[in-house]
Amino acid sequence: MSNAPRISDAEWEVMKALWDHEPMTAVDVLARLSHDLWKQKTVNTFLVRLEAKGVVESKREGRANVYRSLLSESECRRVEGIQFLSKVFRGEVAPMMLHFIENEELSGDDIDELRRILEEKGK
Amino acid sequence: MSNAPRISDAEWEVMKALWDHEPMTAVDVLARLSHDLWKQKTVNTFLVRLEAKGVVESKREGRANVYRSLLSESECRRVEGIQFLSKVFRGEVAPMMLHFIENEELSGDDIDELRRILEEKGK
DNA sequence: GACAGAGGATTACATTTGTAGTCTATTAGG
DNA sequence: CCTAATAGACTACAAATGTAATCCTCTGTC
Repeated sequence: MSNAPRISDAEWEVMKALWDHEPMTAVDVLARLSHDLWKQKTVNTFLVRLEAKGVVESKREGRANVYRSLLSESECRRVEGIQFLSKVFRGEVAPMMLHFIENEELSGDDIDELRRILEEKGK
Repeated sequence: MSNAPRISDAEWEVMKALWDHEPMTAVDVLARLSHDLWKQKTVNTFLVRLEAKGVVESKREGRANVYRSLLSESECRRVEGIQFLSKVFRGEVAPMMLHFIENEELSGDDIDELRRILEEKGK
């Protein structure tokens, strides 16, 4: 595994829909996206591009192409996370974590869970 | 304050250099970037674009333009962080935090500090 | 005062991204 | 069997991005 393909913002939306219910046809993917924001042809274009990038593959089934992902959501999250960390926080994890703790809403339960996990890690 | 301009990957590199030593000329900005990866003219282009986007402003001083940021690094981090969170983690903060705790290197000190902060928050 | 060099302004150009439309072939229905 | 709808393939096209080169205008030097 060498080259992580670039997945654009709009492509991520399509991928999230696909990851939720693989495998799916292009029509099914649209069904899981906002009809106000997406047209069928647009979804189709992105699926074709994602296949060209090696992020998904398609298999002909009857008269429709059925798509499935080749990269998992967590794999893509890992890649995207590393890029974000390096671009926005100069690769410094702790400041980034602090930033999110300070700026985003965490429920009491969230906080408890994170503390537990950190405690484990800290051992 | 309404519209947060989009700052591209390469533009972020320029901005990080600028934030570190404001105000600066284009030549100074290049001096703080890798000469292997950046040409003067390229840096210049990005500064012009960043000014058009309202991220920086320039003042003529002698024969050079001196640039300074109009948006702080933390403001930009906030915007970028929200976008990343929504795009990659569907807006769910806790799973994102867990992801980074699991996938990135945190020193013992980092862990201790995060635990302290979370404890404060949890009160 | 003419010329060379420095820096900014303007222009260039391929690729990626967002957002579809059109063309074509296949398929279900009458 | 012929026809209309449909799904995929191919084409379109503007804006953003990465990466500069060229042109133009001062300004200091001989």
